[in-house]
Amino acid sequence: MNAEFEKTPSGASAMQPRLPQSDRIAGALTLAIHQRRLEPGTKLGEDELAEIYGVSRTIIRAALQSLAHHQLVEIRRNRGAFVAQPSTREAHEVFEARALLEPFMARRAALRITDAHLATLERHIHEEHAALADGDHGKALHLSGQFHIEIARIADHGTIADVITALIARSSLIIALYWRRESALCEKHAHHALLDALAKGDGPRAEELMKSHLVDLHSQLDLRDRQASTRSLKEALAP
Amino acid sequence: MNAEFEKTPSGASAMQPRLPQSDRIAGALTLAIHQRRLEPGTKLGEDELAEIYGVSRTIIRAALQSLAHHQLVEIRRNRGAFVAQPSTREAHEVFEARALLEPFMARRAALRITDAHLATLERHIHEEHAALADGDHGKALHLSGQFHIEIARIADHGTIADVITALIARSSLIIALYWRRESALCEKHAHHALLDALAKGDGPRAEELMKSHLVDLHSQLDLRDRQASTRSLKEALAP
DNA sequence: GGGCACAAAGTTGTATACAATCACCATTCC
DNA sequence: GGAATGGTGATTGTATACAACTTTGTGCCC
Repeated sequence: MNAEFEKTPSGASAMQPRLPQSDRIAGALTLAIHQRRLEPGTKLGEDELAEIYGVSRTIIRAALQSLAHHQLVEIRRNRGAFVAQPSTREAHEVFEARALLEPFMARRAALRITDAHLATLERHIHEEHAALADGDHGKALHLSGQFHIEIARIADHGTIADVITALIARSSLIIALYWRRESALCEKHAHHALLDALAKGDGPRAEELMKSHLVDLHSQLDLRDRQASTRSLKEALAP
Repeated sequence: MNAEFEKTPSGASAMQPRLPQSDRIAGALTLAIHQRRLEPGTKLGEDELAEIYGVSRTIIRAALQSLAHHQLVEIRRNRGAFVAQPSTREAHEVFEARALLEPFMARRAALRITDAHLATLERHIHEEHAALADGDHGKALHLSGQFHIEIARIADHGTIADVITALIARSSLIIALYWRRESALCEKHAHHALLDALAKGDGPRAEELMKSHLVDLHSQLDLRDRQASTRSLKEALAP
């Protein structure tokens, strides 16, 4: 994984040290996809994006390639880039992968966490609650992902953290697609409980909590089979 | 140096599915890095590569970005691309990540393997032995990685397979860097034993064998601390 | 002799122009 | 009338030109 967008270094928000524009645009597109302002299947034309962001196609292509690498967009040769439509199968796979990695990282994080880390996590939870209170589900979803990513960073294992970051980016799209509206507020308790275990340095408990949290998330998706390829047709032909 | 192959759309051999040239070049560079024909730290100038492969810098940039994504090269802004120098810490991390994922996949593979898959794996082992017999350690190393990747593919879990593929690409570089020459022939038995368990559909055994195989590999690396950043200096200044 | 400043060369970052490919649509033939 | 075919427009793939930055070499001043 290359330079990550959305990095939140402690402070230093004023100085913009000339980060590549392609990363900035990739971040903006990622956010738009997570918030479903760009729906799966949407064509992302290069000229169109170039005009929107006021850069040349060169930059846009780099950004799209980066998103394709994270599997948030699909690039078809000579056809262009489209917002990915994760299948139910992919959804299962992503959460299985997370279930293998994140509990391990939660345990590690519990052994290395500092007060500064704890404060950051609390801030994340707070912002997430605020977003939910505002009814901004897209933002809350994004922040929820950031919470998990932050734990991975605390675990101080860059390699797995990078993998998890990519998986969570896909997860956010998957959740936006397959979340069933009925159940909503489960995460509050899960994240709070996790934070508590981490604060106490209880590695095994953090590991167990993370595992069950992910199983919960996974099970609360509506992943009944409905062919992704025919879905657009069904919708289009609905009377 | 000019391009060796002219573009021949009407190929004499089987129709080549017109894979992007950047991918072809990325593959060639990957192989060269794995075989240590390109040593860690080597500067990969865009113009230089463009001339070598007979394409423009545009293609080269795409290929380098792809390699950077796999962390086989490091791109420093306005400086250029360099063959990655995995630290001992990264080496530990990569093998820890593999140890979390590959045993799971070996177990899955045992439940899904077909005769065709078995034949492919046997072929891989055979080629690996042949390469070792020829003394071509670089090729053997690459094929050894392919064996693991093949198991991941058999497990039929694309998401984790992709992660493992990337980890193995890094592993090959790491092994090329840190392998201690004394121990050499361990893999023969490990891969054979794995193949045996897979052939018998013994998932738990395959899982256990994969786990111990990775632990073996990890432990046989010479990962004593020697700062990567100062290593070249130390070597250069050695009396 | 050492250190700093400036200039020149070379490399990467970005924009743009041209070529190749694909999708759509009208026309034509069966 | 339906299907196949060729034209046309638009979009992507690739190459090249220009701009910005980094590095390096040289000369001047202390």
